Amino acid sequence: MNLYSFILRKGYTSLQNNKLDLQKNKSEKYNKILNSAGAVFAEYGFYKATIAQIAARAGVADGTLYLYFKNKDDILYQFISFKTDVVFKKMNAAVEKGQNAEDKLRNLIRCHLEEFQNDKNMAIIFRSEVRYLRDIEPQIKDISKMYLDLLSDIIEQGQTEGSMRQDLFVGLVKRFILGAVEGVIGTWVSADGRYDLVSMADPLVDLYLTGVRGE
Amino acid sequence: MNLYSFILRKGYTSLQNNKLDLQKNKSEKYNKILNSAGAVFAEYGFYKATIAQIAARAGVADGTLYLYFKNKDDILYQFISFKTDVVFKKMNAAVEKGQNAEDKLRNLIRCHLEEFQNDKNMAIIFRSEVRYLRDIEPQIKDISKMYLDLLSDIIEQGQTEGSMRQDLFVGLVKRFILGAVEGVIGTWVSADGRYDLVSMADPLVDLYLTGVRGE
DNA sequence: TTAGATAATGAATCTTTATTCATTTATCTT
DNA sequence: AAGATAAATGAATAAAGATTCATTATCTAA
Repeated sequence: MNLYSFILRKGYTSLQNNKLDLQKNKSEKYNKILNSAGAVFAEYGFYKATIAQIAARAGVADGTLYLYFKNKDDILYQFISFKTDVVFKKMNAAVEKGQNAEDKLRNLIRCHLEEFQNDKNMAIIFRSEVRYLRDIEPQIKDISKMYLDLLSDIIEQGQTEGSMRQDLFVGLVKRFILGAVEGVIGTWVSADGRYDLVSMADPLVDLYLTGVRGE
Repeated sequence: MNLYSFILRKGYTSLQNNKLDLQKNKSEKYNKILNSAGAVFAEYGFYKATIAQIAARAGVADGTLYLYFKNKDDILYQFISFKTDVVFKKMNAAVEKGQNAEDKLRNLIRCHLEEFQNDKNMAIIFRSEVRYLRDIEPQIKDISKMYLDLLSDIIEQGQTEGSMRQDLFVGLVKRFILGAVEGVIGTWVSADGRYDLVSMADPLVDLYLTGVRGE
């Protein structure tokens, strides 16, 4: 055993993370494993997925996974962390492009649907495995939480502008909005992604804004 | 080995189910196990929950579970089937009590929130384990599906009455409504059920009906 | 070109748990 | 109350699969 693998194997987390961070840029093997894991987790669920499946799909040996990840949990953790970062950056950018609250909301929802449509594995895993992830890694950057914060800002801006009602219970409204998008995404996933998810964005925002009631 | 346990053990499904149906009335042991399973599944998730934990909590031996259930999967299946039946009956009754579409929608949402508030374990399990359940038992009576059908009827009635817009995309609206309730329930669960969920019903329905936009 | 370092392999190990079933205990029947 | 019948027990089994690590392959720099 050499020093490097010693560091990798024993719990020297910070060193290990440094190493892995470097590898995120360098090693396409890291990425290959992560993608394979995404596919396998999405298809079988985290628990039914096996290391052997992930390794086979990535075209590496079982043991190789342990050079890049601490353990099975860590693979899920890295996957979700990475996706969360990417998606959340895009969502922020989308919101910033909007002028008023309605624009911002529309951009956010569209971006959300786009990103999930473009990465069905991620959509499935976010839907199904977040609970487990929070169990193993409570301080995970939680995309729902960040999302809800974005929504708070938008709603408050809307109220200031006068484009949204003053009597809204913001805490409820934001969950209402997030819940509805997630529901729509969940349905799309169940339908195996067979229709265009992004085209739901405008009708959905329309529902948020004006509701179901006739004029 | 006697005939009874022979029947129970080998895959004579229909006989077994008959037996179990009888026992649902007779045996409080069956119910005790099911409740314990609910608590343990809710706390640890289906996979991390062990037979030993469930048995201990029910105050019986591990082997006893196999007199009442085919296997671990079957426990989850029975739990969800039973709860689905109960809840869905109540939801139907609630809807029928309403006169017009708005009343019906309000009753449905209130009933939904009440039932889940009164049974947090069920709320957690429905949220987290339905995917797995569909994997193992695809023909499960799916509460979401039934719920969505209820909503379809309500929305169509609303359109007929003129209390709901004609231009609604019903397929979207119903997922929108269900998604939003589920989101609100999920938040309540995450907050460990510390506030009153049912009081969300009216504000929520108000959002469905009139949306977020100012007048 | 090759010695030393790094990376990858995959068979063997180790742990965890669901499930079984021989045995014991409780319940019923006459 | 004895003899069945049914129910319950929990230690032993067996399978699955995550993780390890001795071995092999690949790379790098002089």
